[in-house]
Amino acid sequence: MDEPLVCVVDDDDAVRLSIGLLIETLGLPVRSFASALDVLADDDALARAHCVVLDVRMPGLSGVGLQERLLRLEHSAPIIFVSAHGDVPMVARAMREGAFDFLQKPFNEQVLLDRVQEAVQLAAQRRRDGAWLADIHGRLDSLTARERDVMDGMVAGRLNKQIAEDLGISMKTVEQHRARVMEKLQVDSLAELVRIVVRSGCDGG
Amino acid sequence: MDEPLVCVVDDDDAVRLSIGLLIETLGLPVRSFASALDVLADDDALARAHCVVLDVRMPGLSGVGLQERLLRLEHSAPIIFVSAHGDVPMVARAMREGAFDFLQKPFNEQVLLDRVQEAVQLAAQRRRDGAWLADIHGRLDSLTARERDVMDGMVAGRLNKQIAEDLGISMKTVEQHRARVMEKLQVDSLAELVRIVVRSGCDGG
DNA sequence: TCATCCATAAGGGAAAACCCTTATATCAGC
DNA sequence: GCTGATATAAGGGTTTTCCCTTATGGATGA
Repeated sequence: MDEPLVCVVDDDDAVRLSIGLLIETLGLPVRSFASALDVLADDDALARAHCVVLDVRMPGLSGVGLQERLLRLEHSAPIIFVSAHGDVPMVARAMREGAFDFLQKPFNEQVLLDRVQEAVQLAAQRRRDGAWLADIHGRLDSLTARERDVMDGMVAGRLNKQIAEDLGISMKTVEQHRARVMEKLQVDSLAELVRIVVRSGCDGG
Repeated sequence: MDEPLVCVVDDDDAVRLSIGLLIETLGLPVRSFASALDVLADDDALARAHCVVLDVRMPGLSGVGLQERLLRLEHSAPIIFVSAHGDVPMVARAMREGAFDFLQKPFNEQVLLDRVQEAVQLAAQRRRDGAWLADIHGRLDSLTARERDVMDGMVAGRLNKQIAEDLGISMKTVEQHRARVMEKLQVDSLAELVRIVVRSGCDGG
Protein backbone atom coordinates (compact mmCIF):
# COMPACT_ATOMS: atom_id res chain seq x y z
CA MET A 1 0.00 0.00 0.00
CA ASP A 2 1.17 3.52 -0.79
CA GLU A 3 2.37 5.76 1.96
CA PRO A 4 -0.52 7.91 3.20
CA LEU A 5 -0.64 11.60 2.32
CA VAL A 6 -2.83 14.46 3.47
CA CYS A 7 -3.47 17.15 0.86
CA VAL A 8 -4.12 20.67 2.03
CA VAL A 9 -5.66 23.02 -0.52
CA ASP A 10 -6.03 26.72 0.25
CA ASP A 11 -5.16 29.79 -1.76
CA ASP A 12 -4.18 31.69 1.36
CA ASP A 13 -0.47 31.02 1.92
CA ALA A 14 -0.59 31.65 5.66
CA VAL A 15 -3.63 29.42 6.23
CA ARG A 16 -2.22 26.67 4.05
CA LEU A 17 1.05 26.73 5.92
CA SER A 18 -0.50 26.71 9.35
CA ILE A 19 -2.91 23.89 8.56
CA GLY A 20 -0.07 21.92 7.03
CA LEU A 21 2.14 22.36 10.07
CA LEU A 22 -0.74 21.48 12.33
CA ILE A 23 -1.47 18.21 10.55
CA GLU A 24 2.21 17.31 10.43
CA THR A 25 2.12 17.16 14.22
CA LEU A 26 0.15 13.96 13.72
CA GLY A 27 3.19 12.48 12.01
CA LEU A 28 1.36 12.35 8.69
CA PRO A 29 3.01 13.42 5.43
CA VAL A 30 1.37 16.59 4.12
CA ARG A 31 1.44 18.18 0.67
CA SER A 32 0.06 21.68 0.19
CA PHE A 33 -1.56 23.17 -2.88
CA ALA A 34 -2.46 26.78 -3.65
CA SER A 35 -5.20 25.78 -6.11
CA ALA A 36 -7.54 22.90 -6.77
CA LEU A 37 -6.17 22.37 -10.26
CA ASP A 38 -2.71 21.81 -8.86
CA VAL A 39 -4.05 18.82 -6.97
CA LEU A 40 -5.56 17.28 -10.07
CA ALA A 41 -2.25 17.73 -11.85
CA ASP A 42 -0.29 15.84 -9.20
CA ASP A 43 -0.72 12.17 -9.98
CA ASP A 44 1.45 11.05 -7.10
CA ALA A 45 -0.61 13.06 -4.63
CA LEU A 46 -3.87 11.74 -6.10
CA ALA A 47 -2.62 8.21 -5.83
CA ARG A 48 -1.55 8.56 -2.24
CA ALA A 49 -4.12 11.00 -0.85
CA HIS A 50 -5.82 9.60 2.24
CA CYS A 51 -7.52 12.88 3.08
CA VAL A 52 -8.06 16.25 1.42
CA VAL A 53 -8.42 19.36 3.55
CA LEU A 54 -10.06 21.83 1.28
CA ASP A 55 -10.99 25.49 1.30
CA VAL A 56 -14.33 26.13 -0.37
CA ARG A 57 -13.76 29.53 -1.86
CA MET A 58 -10.73 29.68 -4.12
CA PRO A 59 -9.94 31.35 -7.41
CA GLY A 60 -10.03 29.00 -10.39
CA LEU A 61 -11.59 25.68 -9.49
CA SER A 62 -13.50 25.94 -6.22
CA GLY A 63 -13.40 23.42 -3.42
CA VAL A 64 -16.82 22.16 -4.40
CA GLY A 65 -15.62 21.90 -7.98
CA LEU A 66 -12.67 19.80 -6.88
CA GLN A 67 -15.00 17.53 -4.90
CA GLU A 68 -17.03 16.97 -8.06
CA ARG A 69 -13.92 16.15 -10.05
CA LEU A 70 -12.70 13.72 -7.43
CA LEU A 71 -16.11 12.03 -7.33
CA ARG A 72 -16.00 11.64 -11.10
CA LEU A 73 -12.55 10.06 -10.76
CA GLU A 74 -14.06 7.75 -8.13
CA HIS A 75 -11.38 8.95 -5.78
CA SER A 76 -11.94 7.49 -2.34
CA ALA A 77 -10.16 10.10 -0.20
CA PRO A 78 -12.43 11.66 2.43
CA ILE A 79 -12.74 15.43 2.00
CA ILE A 80 -12.76 17.83 4.92
CA PHE A 81 -13.98 21.27 3.93
CA VAL A 82 -12.70 24.29 5.77
CA SER A 83 -14.37 27.59 5.09
CA ALA A 84 -15.01 31.01 6.49
CA HIS A 85 -17.87 31.65 4.11
CA GLY A 86 -19.97 28.53 4.31
CA ASP A 87 -23.72 28.79 3.99
CA VAL A 88 -26.38 26.20 4.70
CA PRO A 89 -27.06 25.00 1.13
CA MET A 90 -23.35 24.71 0.44
CA VAL A 91 -22.68 22.60 3.51
CA ALA A 92 -25.72 20.43 2.89
CA ARG A 93 -24.70 19.86 -0.71
CA ALA A 94 -21.10 19.05 0.18
CA MET A 95 -22.17 16.58 2.84
CA ARG A 96 -24.77 14.95 0.59
CA GLU A 97 -22.04 14.42 -1.94
CA GLY A 98 -20.10 12.51 0.67
CA ALA A 99 -17.83 15.12 2.26
CA PHE A 100 -16.34 13.77 5.46
CA ASP A 101 -16.88 17.02 7.36
CA PHE A 102 -17.30 20.74 6.94
CA LEU A 103 -15.51 22.97 9.45
CA GLN A 104 -16.02 26.67 9.85
CA LYS A 105 -13.06 29.01 10.23
CA PRO A 106 -11.83 29.75 12.74
CA PHE A 107 -11.91 26.14 13.80
CA ASN A 108 -10.74 24.35 16.89
CA GLU A 109 -7.35 22.83 16.03
CA GLN A 110 -7.96 19.64 17.94
CA VAL A 111 -11.24 19.09 16.10
CA LEU A 112 -9.47 19.28 12.75
CA LEU A 113 -6.74 16.91 13.93
CA ASP A 114 -9.30 14.41 15.17
CA ARG A 115 -11.26 14.54 11.95
CA VAL A 116 -8.13 14.20 9.82
CA GLN A 117 -7.08 11.14 11.75
CA GLU A 118 -10.51 9.54 11.41
CA ALA A 119 -10.51 10.37 7.71
CA VAL A 120 -7.11 8.78 7.16
CA GLN A 121 -8.24 5.64 8.94
CA LEU A 122 -11.36 5.54 6.81
CA ALA A 123 -9.28 6.01 3.68
CA ALA A 124 -6.98 3.19 4.68
CA GLN A 125 -9.98 0.92 5.17
CA ARG A 126 -11.45 1.95 1.82
CA ARG A 127 -8.13 1.22 0.17
CA ARG A 128 -7.95 -2.20 1.73
CA ASP A 129 -11.50 -2.92 0.57
CA GLY A 130 -10.72 -1.56 -2.88
CA ALA A 131 -7.57 -3.62 -3.20
CA TRP A 132 -9.42 -6.76 -2.19
CA LEU A 133 -12.17 -5.99 -4.67
CA ALA A 134 -9.68 -5.35 -7.46
CA ASP A 135 -7.99 -8.65 -6.65
CA ILE A 136 -11.27 -10.55 -6.82
CA HIS A 137 -12.34 -8.78 -10.00
CA GLY A 138 -9.03 -9.70 -11.54
CA ARG A 139 -9.67 -13.33 -10.75
CA LEU A 140 -13.23 -13.17 -12.05
CA ASP A 141 -12.01 -11.55 -15.26
CA SER A 142 -9.62 -14.43 -15.79
CA LEU A 143 -12.58 -16.77 -16.20
CA THR A 144 -13.70 -17.66 -19.69
CA ALA A 145 -17.31 -17.00 -20.64
CA ARG A 146 -18.21 -20.64 -20.17
CA GLU A 147 -16.48 -20.87 -16.82
CA ARG A 148 -18.43 -17.82 -15.78
CA ASP A 149 -21.69 -19.50 -16.83
CA VAL A 150 -20.83 -22.50 -14.72
CA MET A 151 -19.79 -20.34 -11.79
CA ASP A 152 -23.11 -18.53 -11.90
CA GLY A 153 -24.83 -21.88 -11.64
CA MET A 154 -22.66 -22.93 -8.72
CA VAL A 155 -23.34 -19.70 -6.83
CA ALA A 156 -27.05 -20.09 -7.56
CA GLY A 157 -26.91 -23.45 -5.82
CA ARG A 158 -27.50 -25.58 -8.91
CA LEU A 159 -26.20 -29.13 -9.14
CA ASN A 160 -23.70 -29.99 -11.86
CA LYS A 161 -26.42 -32.00 -13.54
CA GLN A 162 -28.75 -29.01 -13.56
CA ILE A 163 -26.06 -26.65 -14.82
CA ALA A 164 -25.37 -29.11 -17.62
CA GLU A 165 -29.05 -29.07 -18.57
CA ASP A 166 -29.23 -25.29 -18.33
CA LEU A 167 -26.28 -24.87 -20.66
CA GLY A 168 -27.08 -27.83 -22.88
CA ILE A 169 -23.73 -29.52 -22.31
CA SER A 170 -22.62 -32.70 -20.60
CA MET A 171 -22.07 -33.04 -16.88
CA LYS A 172 -18.49 -33.97 -17.52
CA THR A 173 -17.84 -30.65 -19.16
CA VAL A 174 -19.43 -28.85 -16.26
CA GLU A 175 -17.13 -30.74 -13.90
CA GLN A 176 -14.17 -29.59 -15.95
CA HIS A 177 -15.20 -25.94 -15.87
CA ARG A 178 -16.10 -26.18 -12.22
CA ALA A 179 -12.62 -27.36 -11.32
CA ARG A 180 -11.11 -24.50 -13.34
CA VAL A 181 -13.36 -21.98 -11.59
CA MET A 182 -12.20 -23.16 -8.18
CA GLU A 183 -8.59 -23.05 -9.30
CA LYS A 184 -8.73 -19.60 -10.90
CA LEU A 185 -10.62 -18.08 -7.99
CA GLN A 186 -8.15 -19.68 -5.59
CA VAL A 187 -10.77 -21.16 -3.35
CA ASP A 188 -11.12 -24.71 -2.18
CA SER A 189 -14.72 -24.89 -1.17
CA LEU A 190 -18.04 -23.84 -2.59
CA ALA A 191 -18.65 -21.82 0.56
CA GLU A 192 -15.57 -19.70 -0.06
CA LEU A 193 -16.57 -19.21 -3.67
CA VAL A 194 -20.04 -18.00 -2.79
CA ARG A 195 -18.62 -15.79 -0.08
CA ILE A 196 -16.24 -13.88 -2.33
CA VAL A 197 -18.73 -13.60 -5.17
CA VAL A 198 -21.39 -12.19 -2.87
CA ARG A 199 -18.95 -9.83 -1.21
CA SER A 200 -17.60 -8.63 -4.52
CA GLY A 201 -21.13 -7.62 -5.47
CA CYS A 202 -21.06 -9.70 -8.63
CA ASP A 203 -24.10 -11.78 -7.90
CA GLY A 204 -26.75 -9.35 -9.01
CA GLY A 205 -28.17 -8.48 -5.64
CA MET B 1 -45.62 -3.40 5.16
CA ASP B 2 -47.15 -0.45 7.01
CA GLU B 3 -48.65 2.38 5.09
CA PRO B 4 -46.04 5.12 4.62
CA LEU B 5 -46.32 8.35 6.58
CA VAL B 6 -44.47 11.65 6.42
CA CYS B 7 -44.09 13.43 9.74
CA VAL B 8 -43.86 17.22 9.73
CA VAL B 9 -42.54 18.80 12.92
CA ASP B 10 -42.58 22.56 13.34
CA ASP B 11 -43.75 24.75 16.20
CA ASP B 12 -45.01 27.42 13.79
CA ASP B 13 -48.63 26.52 12.97
CA ALA B 14 -48.62 28.30 9.61
CA VAL B 15 -45.37 26.72 8.44
CA ARG B 16 -46.43 23.29 9.64
CA LEU B 17 -49.71 23.56 7.81
CA SER B 18 -48.23 24.79 4.56
CA ILE B 19 -45.52 22.14 4.51
CA GLY B 20 -48.10 19.51 5.29
CA LEU B 21 -50.38 20.61 2.49
CA LEU B 22 -47.44 20.79 0.12
CA ILE B 23 -46.35 17.25 0.84
CA GLU B 24 -49.90 15.96 0.59
CA THR B 25 -49.86 17.00 -3.05
CA LEU B 26 -47.53 14.02 -3.52
CA GLY B 27 -50.36 11.78 -2.41
CA LEU B 28 -48.49 10.82 0.73
CA PRO B 29 -50.18 10.64 4.13
CA VAL B 30 -48.91 13.43 6.39
CA ARG B 31 -49.08 13.84 10.14
CA SER B 32 -48.08 17.14 11.70
CA PHE B 33 -46.59 17.77 15.13
CA ALA B 34 -46.08 21.01 16.99
CA SER B 35 -43.24 19.63 19.08
CA ALA B 36 -40.56 16.95 18.85
CA LEU B 37 -41.81 15.22 21.98
CA ASP B 38 -45.23 14.77 20.41
CA VAL B 39 -43.58 12.66 17.71
CA LEU B 40 -41.86 10.42 20.22
CA ALA B 41 -45.19 9.93 21.99
CA ASP B 42 -46.97 8.76 18.85
CA ASP B 43 -46.14 5.08 18.45
CA ASP B 44 -48.20 4.70 15.33
CA ALA B 45 -46.40 7.58 13.65
CA LEU B 46 -43.01 6.23 14.69
CA ALA B 47 -43.88 2.84 13.32
CA ARG B 48 -45.04 4.18 9.98
CA ALA B 49 -42.74 7.19 9.48
CA HIS B 50 -40.96 7.01 6.14
CA CYS B 51 -39.63 10.54 6.38
CA VAL B 52 -39.44 13.26 9.03
CA VAL B 53 -39.46 16.91 7.97
CA LEU B 54 -38.06 18.71 10.94
CA ASP B 55 -37.54 22.27 12.06
CA VAL B 56 -34.27 22.71 13.91
CA ARG B 57 -35.18 25.42 16.37
CA MET B 58 -38.18 24.52 18.50
CA PRO B 59 -39.10 25.01 22.14
CA GLY B 60 -38.71 21.88 24.23
CA LEU B 61 -36.80 19.18 22.39
CA SER B 62 -34.98 20.66 19.40
CA GLY B 63 -34.85 19.12 15.96
CA VAL B 64 -31.29 18.00 16.57
CA GLY B 65 -32.40 16.51 19.86
CA LEU B 66 -35.13 14.54 18.10
CA GLN B 67 -32.59 13.29 15.58
CA GLU B 68 -30.46 11.99 18.44
CA ARG B 69 -33.43 10.25 20.03
CA LEU B 70 -34.42 8.64 16.75
CA LEU B 71 -30.85 7.46 16.21
CA ARG B 72 -30.86 5.92 19.65
CA LEU B 73 -34.11 4.14 18.78
CA GLU B 74 -32.39 2.93 15.59
CA HIS B 75 -35.22 4.48 13.68
CA SER B 76 -34.57 4.25 9.97
CA ALA B 77 -36.66 7.18 8.70
CA PRO B 78 -34.62 9.72 6.74
CA ILE B 79 -34.71 13.18 8.32
CA ILE B 80 -35.00 16.36 6.29
CA PHE B 81 -34.15 19.43 8.32
CA VAL B 82 -35.77 22.71 7.47
CA SER B 83 -34.47 25.80 9.19
CA ALA B 84 -34.25 29.55 8.92
CA HIS B 85 -31.43 29.72 11.42
CA GLY B 86 -28.99 27.05 10.35
CA ASP B 87 -25.29 27.62 10.80
CA VAL B 88 -22.37 25.67 9.37
CA PRO B 89 -21.50 23.50 12.39
CA MET B 90 -25.15 22.61 12.89
CA VAL B 91 -25.64 21.49 9.31
CA ALA B 92 -22.36 19.59 9.27
CA ARG B 93 -23.25 17.83 12.49
CA ALA B 94 -26.76 16.95 11.34
CA MET B 95 -25.48 15.55 8.06
CA ARG B 96 -22.66 13.61 9.76
CA GLU B 97 -25.30 12.02 11.94
CA GLY B 98 -27.06 10.82 8.84
CA ALA B 99 -29.62 13.52 8.07
CA PHE B 100 -31.00 13.07 4.59
CA ASP B 101 -30.84 16.78 3.80
CA PHE B 102 -30.83 20.22 5.36
CA LEU B 103 -32.90 22.90 3.64
CA GLN B 104 -32.80 26.58 4.42
CA LYS B 105 -35.98 28.59 4.70
CA PRO B 106 -37.33 29.92 2.53
CA PHE B 107 -36.88 26.84 0.39
CA ASN B 108 -37.90 25.99 -3.10
CA GLU B 109 -41.08 23.92 -2.83
CA GLN B 110 -40.14 21.57 -5.62
CA VAL B 111 -36.81 20.84 -3.96
CA LEU B 112 -38.55 19.80 -0.77
CA LEU B 113 -41.01 17.63 -2.68
CA ASP B 114 -38.21 15.94 -4.59
CA ARG B 115 -36.23 15.26 -1.44
CA VAL B 116 -39.27 13.93 0.41
CA GLN B 117 -40.01 11.54 -2.38
CA GLU B 118 -36.43 10.31 -2.49
CA ALA B 119 -36.46 9.93 1.29
CA VAL B 120 -39.66 7.90 1.24
CA GLN B 121 -38.21 5.61 -1.39
CA LEU B 122 -35.07 5.19 0.65
CA ALA B 123 -37.14 4.42 3.74
CA ALA B 124 -39.14 1.82 1.85
CA GLN B 125 -35.91 0.17 0.76
CA ARG B 126 -34.52 0.26 4.30
CA ARG B 127 -37.72 -1.31 5.56
CA ARG B 128 -37.54 -4.08 3.00
CA ASP B 129 -33.92 -4.73 3.96
CA GLY B 130 -34.82 -4.62 7.63
CA ALA B 131 -37.72 -7.00 7.23
CA TRP B 132 -35.54 -9.44 5.33
CA LEU B 133 -32.86 -9.20 7.99
CA ALA B 134 -35.37 -9.74 10.77
CA ASP B 135 -36.69 -12.79 8.95
CA ILE B 136 -33.21 -14.27 8.59
CA HIS B 137 -32.31 -13.47 12.17
CA GLY B 138 -35.45 -15.20 13.28
CA ARG B 139 -34.42 -18.31 11.43
CA LEU B 140 -30.88 -18.15 12.79
CA ASP B 141 -32.23 -17.76 16.31
CA SER B 142 -34.26 -20.92 15.88
CA LEU B 143 -31.04 -22.91 15.60
CA THR B 144 -29.77 -24.70 18.68
CA ALA B 145 -26.24 -23.95 19.86
CA ARG B 146 -24.93 -27.12 18.30
CA GLU B 147 -26.68 -26.52 15.02
CA ARG B 148 -25.12 -23.09 15.00
CA ASP B 149 -21.67 -24.63 15.54
CA VAL B 150 -22.20 -26.92 12.59
CA MET B 151 -23.54 -24.09 10.45
CA ASP B 152 -20.45 -22.02 11.19
CA GLY B 153 -18.34 -24.90 9.94
CA MET B 154 -20.44 -25.25 6.81
CA VAL B 155 -20.18 -21.55 6.01
CA ALA B 156 -16.44 -21.67 6.67
CA GLY B 157 -16.20 -24.35 3.98
CA ARG B 158 -15.28 -27.23 6.27
CA LEU B 159 -16.13 -30.82 5.38
CA ASN B 160 -18.49 -32.75 7.63
CA LYS B 161 -15.52 -34.84 8.67
CA GLN B 162 -13.57 -31.75 9.67
CA ILE B 163 -16.50 -30.24 11.53
CA ALA B 164 -16.86 -33.50 13.42
CA GLU B 165 -13.21 -33.35 14.43
CA ASP B 166 -13.48 -29.67 15.37
CA LEU B 167 -16.42 -30.35 17.64
CA GLY B 168 -15.25 -33.73 18.87
CA ILE B 169 -18.38 -35.54 17.70
CA SER B 170 -19.12 -38.12 15.04
CA MET B 171 -19.68 -37.37 11.38
CA LYS B 172 -23.11 -38.88 11.63
CA THR B 173 -24.14 -36.34 14.21
CA VAL B 174 -22.81 -33.55 12.04
CA GLU B 175 -24.92 -34.86 9.16
CA GLN B 176 -27.95 -34.76 11.42
CA HIS B 177 -27.35 -31.18 12.50
CA ARG B 178 -26.51 -30.16 8.97
CA ALA B 179 -29.85 -31.40 7.69
CA ARG B 180 -31.64 -29.50 10.46
CA VAL B 181 -29.75 -26.32 9.63
CA MET B 182 -30.81 -26.50 5.99
CA GLU B 183 -34.38 -27.18 7.02
CA LYS B 184 -34.63 -24.42 9.63
CA LEU B 185 -33.00 -21.85 7.36
CA GLN B 186 -35.30 -22.91 4.53
CA VAL B 187 -32.55 -23.28 2.00
CA ASP B 188 -31.82 -26.24 -0.21
CA SER B 189 -28.24 -25.69 -1.15
CA LEU B 190 -25.03 -24.76 0.60
CA ALA B 191 -24.71 -21.81 -1.76
CA GLU B 192 -28.00 -20.34 -0.58
CA LEU B 193 -27.01 -20.89 3.02
CA VAL B 194 -23.72 -19.07 2.63
CA ARG B 195 -25.43 -16.31 0.71
CA ILE B 196 -27.98 -15.47 3.37
CA VAL B 197 -25.50 -15.80 6.21
CA VAL B 198 -23.04 -13.47 4.50
CA ARG B 199 -25.76 -11.00 3.61
CA SER B 200 -27.18 -11.04 7.10
CA GLY B 201 -23.78 -9.98 8.40
CA CYS B 202 -23.58 -12.93 10.79
CA ASP B 203 -20.32 -14.32 9.52
CA GLY B 204 -17.92 -12.09 11.35
CA GLY B 205 -16.87 -10.02 8.35
C1' DT C 1 2.45 -24.41 -39.72
C1' DC C 2 2.87 -25.24 -35.03
C1' DA C 3 1.70 -24.03 -30.37
C1' DT C 4 -1.66 -22.61 -27.25
C1' DC C 5 -6.03 -21.81 -25.36
C1' DC C 6 -10.74 -23.02 -25.15
C1' DA C 7 -14.95 -25.86 -25.09
C1' DT C 8 -16.37 -30.09 -25.48
C1' DA C 9 -16.66 -34.99 -23.68
C1' DA C 10 -15.61 -39.55 -21.55
C1' DG C 11 -13.85 -43.29 -18.17
C1' DG C 12 -13.02 -44.58 -13.66
C1' DG C 13 -12.58 -44.52 -8.92
C1' DA C 14 -12.42 -42.24 -4.22
C1' DA C 15 -14.62 -39.24 -1.22
C1' DA C 16 -18.31 -36.71 0.35
C1' DA C 17 -22.89 -35.29 0.70
C1' DC C 18 -27.67 -36.45 1.02
C1' DC C 19 -31.74 -38.96 2.70
C1' DC C 20 -34.11 -42.26 5.19
C1' DT C 21 -34.79 -44.82 9.60
C1' DT C 22 -33.74 -46.14 14.35
C1' DA C 23 -31.95 -45.50 18.99
C1' DT C 24 -30.11 -43.81 23.49
C1' DA C 25 -29.34 -40.32 27.13
C1' DT C 26 -30.21 -35.95 29.09
C1' DC C 27 -32.88 -32.23 30.61
C1' DA C 28 -36.82 -29.09 31.21
C1' DG C 29 -41.61 -28.51 32.07
C1' DC C 30 -46.25 -30.08 33.08
C1' DG D 1 -43.77 -40.08 35.51
C1' DC D 2 -44.73 -38.58 30.87
C1' DT D 3 -43.74 -35.54 27.04
C1' DG D 4 -40.97 -32.95 24.09
C1' DA D 5 -36.72 -30.93 22.68
C1' DT D 6 -31.91 -31.74 22.23
C1' DA D 7 -27.46 -34.05 21.33
C1' DT D 8 -25.57 -37.98 20.34
C1' DA D 9 -24.71 -42.02 17.06
C1' DA D 10 -25.31 -45.72 13.55
C1' DG D 11 -26.87 -48.43 9.26
C1' DG D 12 -27.59 -48.41 4.53
C1' DG D 13 -28.25 -46.81 0.14
C1' DT D 14 -28.36 -43.15 -3.59
C1' DT D 15 -26.55 -39.16 -5.57
C1' DT D 16 -23.12 -35.91 -6.19
C1' DT D 17 -18.79 -34.12 -6.05
C1' DC D 18 -13.95 -34.40 -6.68
C1' DC D 19 -9.77 -35.75 -9.01
C1' DC D 20 -7.13 -38.02 -12.32
C1' DT D 21 -6.33 -39.04 -17.29
C1' DT D 22 -7.27 -38.81 -22.25
C1' DA D 23 -9.10 -36.84 -26.53
C1' DT D 24 -11.22 -34.05 -30.37
C1' DG D 25 -12.27 -29.77 -32.92
C1' DG D 26 -12.03 -24.85 -33.41
C1' DA D 27 -9.95 -20.44 -32.89
C1' DT D 28 -6.05 -17.50 -32.07
C1' DG D 29 -1.58 -16.03 -32.78
C1' DA D 30 3.51 -16.02 -33.37
